[in-house]
Amino acid sequence: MKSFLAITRALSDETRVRALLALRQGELCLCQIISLLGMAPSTVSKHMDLLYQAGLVERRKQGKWHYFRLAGREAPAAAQKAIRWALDALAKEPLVKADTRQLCCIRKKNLEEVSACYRGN
Amino acid sequence: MKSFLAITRALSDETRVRALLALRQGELCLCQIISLLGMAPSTVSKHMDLLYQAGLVERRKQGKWHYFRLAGREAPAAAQKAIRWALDALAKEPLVKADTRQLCCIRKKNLEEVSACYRGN
DNA sequence: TTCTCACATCGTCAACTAACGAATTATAGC
DNA sequence: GCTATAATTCGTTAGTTGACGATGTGAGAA
Repeated sequence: MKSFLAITRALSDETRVRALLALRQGELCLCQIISLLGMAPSTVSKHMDLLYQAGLVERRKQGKWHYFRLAGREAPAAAQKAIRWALDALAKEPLVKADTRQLCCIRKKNLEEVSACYRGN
Repeated sequence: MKSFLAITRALSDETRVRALLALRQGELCLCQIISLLGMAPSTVSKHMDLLYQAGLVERRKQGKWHYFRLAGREAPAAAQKAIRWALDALAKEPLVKADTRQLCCIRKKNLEEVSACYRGN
């Protein structure tokens, strides 16, 4: 029950859902997600931690960059099903599609360039 | 997105999840759900309304009794999938199984008897 | 070692939520 | 109509959540 509620709670916020869906085309660095959402780094970091605690995303540290990706086959079945359900239910959502377009631009830049944007430089 | 968040939000509370799962063996009167959960009628009524607004349950009025059941085939696909996911993920949950046992007793009583219990008579 | 920068953690505040009891509405029975 | 009762609505309160900026941490660069 606890893990189920962690998942539903994680999915009950629009910002977190957008972040989760943003990962459907592959791994992203936190700075890319920050750039996409246009929110304070501390806020996005906390959201990603909640998704991680719920088992919906996996994380990987490489130097100073922190990467996130959707939970894979080794994740609990409930989490995998939740991801598939969310992807299926929201694929056609305008906001999600807009995010996908914006991500195309973000992916083309290098990470220093991306993080420089919200640092104010 | 709005309807998706309504569903995840509805499922992000243990009380509502218990109420939803309680319906998996068929329709229940609100007073039976109140009796199961042991909460104030106004509280349970609000929870059921939230589940209803999310499209997860359907309601039916018969005289002074209000019945609830799981959303059926005419409900949005996202809601149906959410219900199946929740049922699947939580069928073995101890709390849910305990509720199922208690419901057997509750179903045997007539509704006046059930509601008299939490009315204090 | 020291600096820089990506990210996490902490403290704070406003907004939201779940719980309750009291008051209200609606329906059955007299 | 009047009473009893099932359920809803309203108001209050305590606890939770999401947002931010400030501060702390850890890794690469100088």
